[in-house]
Amino acid sequence: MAELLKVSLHSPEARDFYIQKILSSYENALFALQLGDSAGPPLTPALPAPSLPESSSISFGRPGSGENVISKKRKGSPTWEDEVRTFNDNGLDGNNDDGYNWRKYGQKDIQGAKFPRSYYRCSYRNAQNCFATKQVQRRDDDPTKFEIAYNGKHTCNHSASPSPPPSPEKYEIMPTHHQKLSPPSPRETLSNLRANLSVNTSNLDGDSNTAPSSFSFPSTSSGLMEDYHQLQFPNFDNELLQVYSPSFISPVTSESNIFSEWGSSQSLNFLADVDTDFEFSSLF
DNA sequence: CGAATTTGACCCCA
DNA sequence: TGGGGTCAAATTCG
Repeated sequence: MAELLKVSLHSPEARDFYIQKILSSYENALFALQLGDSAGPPLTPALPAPSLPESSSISFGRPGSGENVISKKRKGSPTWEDEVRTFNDNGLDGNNDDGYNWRKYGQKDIQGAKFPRSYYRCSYRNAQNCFATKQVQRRDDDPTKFEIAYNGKHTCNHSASPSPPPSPEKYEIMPTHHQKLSPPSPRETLSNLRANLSVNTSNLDGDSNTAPSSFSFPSTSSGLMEDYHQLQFPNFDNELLQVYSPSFISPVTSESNIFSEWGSSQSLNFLADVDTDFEFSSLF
């Protein structure tokens, strides 16, 4: 659709048509994500690491999650908590930091997964016999998200950044009145876009002419997402697409993490290694 | 130069 | 036997 949109920019009707198609496909994707989250076995709602910015429960294929086909468990290995969560990396929100210091001790390519799984243990494992570990893996279907599995409880008292848990409001459904927010002036927005927007296609796999498979959006510092977006595509001769679509930021996404970007984080190095995904940023 | 990460080897078990 | 988790030497980082 993006490709079609590209060749139809001259025609306002066709342009609007394809924009609507793109937006509706996003809505469908978001809806599917929500269905996926609510389906499946009930996972423990209690979250031991409350400072994580997000909390949709998704299975890792860990034993006990009961939803993944590939489920192998070593006999003597510790039991992974059922609670496995997806969370995005929100650069403005301070990244993947969950309040503990982790030290990476391994990385493995996992069969059937596009991205490797990273293994972390508590930095104070030796100093304080803290045997908490976690696994971090990028999702195949939404590379802007991570799935994190925690194992063991922290016995150390060196929790790194005692960042308070995020306010729930931040991740709630956007009230409709936000749709009434007046958009920024076109000139201002344009200059901001030129200054800040970036699209990295340098490491795209395969056909770089195909439409991007994923976008990431940073959230605003205020945590509010306005429904006014200006998207600049890299090969559109800098022609600016103004998309005003309340439905685009559908309330379906209580996971505002859909709109995220890679940020500085514990896993940034890992991310940089596998930075083959289309990256798209936008101001709000 | 110590700490953290990378990465291939190793181990265990289904 | 091979996948996944861990180890540890080599390398990089700060």
